Amino acid sequence: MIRDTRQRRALRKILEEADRPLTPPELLLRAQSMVPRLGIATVYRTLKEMTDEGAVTSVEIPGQPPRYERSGKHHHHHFFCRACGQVFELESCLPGINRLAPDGFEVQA
Amino acid sequence: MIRDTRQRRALRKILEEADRPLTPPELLLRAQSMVPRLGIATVYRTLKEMTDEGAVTSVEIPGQPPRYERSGKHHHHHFFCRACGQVFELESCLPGINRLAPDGFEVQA
DNA sequence: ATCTCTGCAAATGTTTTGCATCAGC
DNA sequence: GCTGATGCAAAACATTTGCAGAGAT
Repeated sequence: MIRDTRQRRALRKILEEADRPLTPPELLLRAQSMVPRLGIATVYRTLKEMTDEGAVTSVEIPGQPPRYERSGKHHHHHFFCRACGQVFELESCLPGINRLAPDGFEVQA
Repeated sequence: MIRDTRQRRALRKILEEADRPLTPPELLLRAQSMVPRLGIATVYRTLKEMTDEGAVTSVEIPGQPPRYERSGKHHHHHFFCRACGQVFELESCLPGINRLAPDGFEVQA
């Protein structure tokens, strides 16, 4: 039987409100403002649970640690900025792929 | 100045003859039949070198450790079998993607 | 002889696990 | 009160790095 705990509520809320996929340490940092004694192990355990039950999807980028976002968002793609090391969501789709990146960024093969 | 050593020759040969991308531990195992005292650190160092100079390409599959194959092979795709956990090369291309997998396998989304 | 490469062991970083305690139900 | 969930520390992995000695040129 799955229990509704403060730590799960916090993680769920953060994923709900995030505008980009987050790494486990990023999740931890944000969640600790709500649950100070939260540990990284709980983050990993909870992400695994949520992924298994389909509530969360992992975003895998070659050479990058896995990031997580809630499932069932509108259709979108991801964009990894090599300069700042973060992943962003993109609204536009494949056609014109060279012009997908926001102003000031350049698409690398 | 880059030196031609037994360990590099061994790794190059294995990558040359491999019919699928290999993980660093797989590379190590095979190379040790030629150079028994070979260590994993040398495998990682050499793979990094070869990747940097473009001789080797890494094949990244979500949730899987990176695998390596020599660059410049004919155009191909990869196929990850969840049952045996290995990656294989595919000759055929995108059209008819559902029928890409070898007999006895089923394509998962 | 020089200077790079290697093996080994230790360091790092990430994810998982064991276990006593805590807290939903 | 039961039992699942948590925090902490240790373990398990994967990859990197420091260093002294081995080997290529």
